[in-house]
Amino acid sequence: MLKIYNTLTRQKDVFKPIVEGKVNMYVCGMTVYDLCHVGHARVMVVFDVVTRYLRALGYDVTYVRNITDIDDKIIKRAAENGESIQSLTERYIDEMHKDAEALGVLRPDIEPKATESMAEILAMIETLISNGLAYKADNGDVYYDVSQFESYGKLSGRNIEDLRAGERIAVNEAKTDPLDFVLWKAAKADEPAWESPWGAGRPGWHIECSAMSAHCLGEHFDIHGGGQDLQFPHHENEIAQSEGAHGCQSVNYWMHNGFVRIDDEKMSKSLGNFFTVREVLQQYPAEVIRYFILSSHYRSPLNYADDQLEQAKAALTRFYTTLRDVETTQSVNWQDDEEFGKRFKSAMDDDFNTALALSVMADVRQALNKARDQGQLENVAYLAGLLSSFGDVLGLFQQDADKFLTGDNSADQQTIDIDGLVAERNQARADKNWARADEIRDQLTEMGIVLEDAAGKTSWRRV
RNA sequence: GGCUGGGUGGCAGAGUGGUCAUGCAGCGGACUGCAACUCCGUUAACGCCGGUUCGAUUCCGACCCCAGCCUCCA
Repeated sequence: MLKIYNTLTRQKDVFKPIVEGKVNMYVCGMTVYDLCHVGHARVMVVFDVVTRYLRALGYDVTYVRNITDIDDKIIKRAAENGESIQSLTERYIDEMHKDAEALGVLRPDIEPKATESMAEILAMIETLISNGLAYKADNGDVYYDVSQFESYGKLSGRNIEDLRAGERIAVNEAKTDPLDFVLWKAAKADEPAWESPWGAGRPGWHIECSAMSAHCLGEHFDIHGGGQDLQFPHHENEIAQSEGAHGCQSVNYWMHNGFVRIDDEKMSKSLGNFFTVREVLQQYPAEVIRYFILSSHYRSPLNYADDQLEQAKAALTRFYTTLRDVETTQSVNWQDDEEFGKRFKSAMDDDFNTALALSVMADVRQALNKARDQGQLENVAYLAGLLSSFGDVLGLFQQDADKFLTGDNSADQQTIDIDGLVAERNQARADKNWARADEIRDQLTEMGIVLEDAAGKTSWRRV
């Protein structure tokens, strides 16, 4: 029985889809004006695993992740670069897809863009105005009238009085209430604009998600996800918009993933303390990043540090070392496994506890190695298939073990040299010329190569 | 100030009212020509102070500390 921590209820709720066997999920995606950083990678990986697991359970999942391709930062960046908004956003959408693919993140079923959803956005704003929940201000902007939405604050656990007491609300004369938020921004000179009943302009940030989620998934859907920082105001405002326009509950389960931190501080664009996925990929295989992300629970903070990545790499290397010389051709469905499969399921059913799931997989690995040492070939094949089946749910072990361990450059000159040295060393060992054999091994160690002499066969891997 | 979440062994990170997390590192052993890999064994923890209890790291309360949100942010 799957339980999901629901921000709306502040507890783990048993998951029950609106339509049996069917899950509709919407996740707030990227604003495309720059490369993705590790925080974005976390959202992508976390909800990728959520999708994979729901599908493994047999649900027919429709996964929507939007792309924000028009906003202030995009306009600003395009102007700085002296390029069109479209060329900027297209380029970064492309880069985002490359990062996602490297990280083993499956493409969402639908990736709607704000600029392609104007009709739905305009229609929704009109509905909100006619429902008495929005107004046009003197400056041409259209605002949501927060005081008219009764349950405003229910997601983030605030009330309007608390928010008023806050000191950080910017004053904007056009609004009748500082808490009101913009649905439609009147265009300034030189800004991209779309025609609307209220004049040329562009949508506010929050409205696009309400419009796109309803358009792609309907007015009432199962899961809505995103980073913790979107809880307020973004998701709170989405609820006000969607429920204000449709008059029904919009989302049953709200999921928020924790931040990636550096030195106990949130990694973010505004703090400037971020690493792009691209940078990290220079240093570590993509799967190591994925393992690192999954090694803690998705709601916990995840501290980014070289040491953590090294540990993830070591752990993943151990799995691949085990998988290297065994047959993984046997097809196993982990859900049929009474011992490990059951433990894995209970971990994942408990709000997607991937850290615990990985520990079950470590136990499988150990059982596999033991079976191999004892020559239980059938058991080895079964456990290898089982491990691989778990890997499919988490998106791990998706590549050839040898490629992972040697660095996937079988054709380059260094690899050829290494293979030559290994052969020479094995000849020396056959001749019992230990001095020469050790000399070669030292030489390889210098090159960052570790040798593993298994029964009659020498394998190597890069450190 | 208001609202969230959290403080677990050297590090990371699950979990639990009373025998085991797991990974990395350490220590001892097996294997090995020596190593590596692998296996076996092993050390070590629950912020602080009270309370409930036969028993609390786990439940309750106070306190200290940390992070996040309240402005764009995944």
